[in-house]
Amino acid sequence: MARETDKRIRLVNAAKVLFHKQGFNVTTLADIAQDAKVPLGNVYYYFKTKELIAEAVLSNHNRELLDTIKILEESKNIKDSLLGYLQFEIDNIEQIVTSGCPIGGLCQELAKQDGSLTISATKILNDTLLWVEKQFQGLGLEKDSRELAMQFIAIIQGHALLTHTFKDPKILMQLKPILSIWIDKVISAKSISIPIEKIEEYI
Amino acid sequence: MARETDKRIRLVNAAKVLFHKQGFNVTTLADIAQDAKVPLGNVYYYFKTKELIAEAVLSNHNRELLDTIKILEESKNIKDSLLGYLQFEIDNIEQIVTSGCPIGGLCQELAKQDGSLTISATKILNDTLLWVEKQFQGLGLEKDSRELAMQFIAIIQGHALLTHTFKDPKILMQLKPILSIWIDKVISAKSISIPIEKIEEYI
DNA sequence: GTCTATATACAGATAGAC
DNA sequence: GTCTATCTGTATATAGAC
Repeated sequence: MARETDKRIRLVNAAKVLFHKQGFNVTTLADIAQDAKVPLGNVYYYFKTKELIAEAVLSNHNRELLDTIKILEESKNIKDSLLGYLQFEIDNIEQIVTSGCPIGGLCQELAKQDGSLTISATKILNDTLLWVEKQFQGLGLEKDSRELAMQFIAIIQGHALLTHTFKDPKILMQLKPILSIWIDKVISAKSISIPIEKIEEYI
Repeated sequence: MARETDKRIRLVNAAKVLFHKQGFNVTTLADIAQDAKVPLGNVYYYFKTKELIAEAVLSNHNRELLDTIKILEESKNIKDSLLGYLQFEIDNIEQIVTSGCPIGGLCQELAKQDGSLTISATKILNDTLLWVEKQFQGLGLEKDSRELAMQFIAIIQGHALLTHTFKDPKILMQLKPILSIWIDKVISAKSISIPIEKIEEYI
């Protein structure tokens, strides 16, 4: 891990905000340098390329996810833990209205270009998925845990996209009671999904 | 409506594919010109700016949505109509794996910048929403139709994002039986959502 | 209507004085 | 470590011959 000098931190934080607000490709190094109050030429002392700043931003997001998970693990039960994840998104509702989910946005944008950035962005969503999967396993839903986790993340990401697109915080807010009921139903049904081998019947 | 000359059509189609595959900001006019086999300088005879090509692409997407809706209206019942919408996405599963949902992607990207493009992109998702809403109304779910439509679109968009991010067609495929069951449950329950005035109890 | 050549602007990245 | 000046490439867009 590189030493976290003050300027380095400022650059990463500025880039993190700008990538979220404007997207990775639209954001210029000059934008980042200006917001971080670092002269453009000096940026290159800390990051040899724009891609390396993005890697630092993604690594920052990843660390943030681990912190979030650590807090969520202290929930009094698994349902609260899952709902707590949504709550973290709702806590930043204004940012989601104006810029969408930072991770979802970066995945969407970066998955279209090749290179290591795609992998780093995907990793964050995948780590989230694995954690959610673990929660469903803890609920005794081992068999369907992956599908359920996928649905859980998809529902939140989808609502974040619509919240962003329609600039309406209510869309994400209304998800809370819906998810709460959904989790209850999943638990009581002990299985919500169709066995893979039977999928053809439905297609 | 501008006269649809051959070159104009080729330019819009090339732009449509490239915006989907690479994103709007990454795609250059040179890319579009090359794919459409039109000399760069000639592009400007048809479209004065890059933004105007994008407007044409969005208008093309919008027309495509209307065509899709027209076909779906011929379904034998509303459930088939709703599932048919998902089927249209699944019919292009390979494109969704490599590039995600074209509309969702453009909304995500364009909602971050201002200008008329944002509005045009949002309109497509909104038209979709209104149509889905109408389906739920047809099912006798007038009271919750907007929320249900929002959930319906969110679930599909979320799964498209994950399909794209994880490059796994199964994610979207598995949605079909899930949505089928979800629609059945929504119909039989006649209400899946919480009245707005009671939301606070769940937060 | 078509297409080459080019203007203009600005991006990422570097050189080198301090 | 810092910062100004600048190189180089490439994007959008225009001019103007054909």
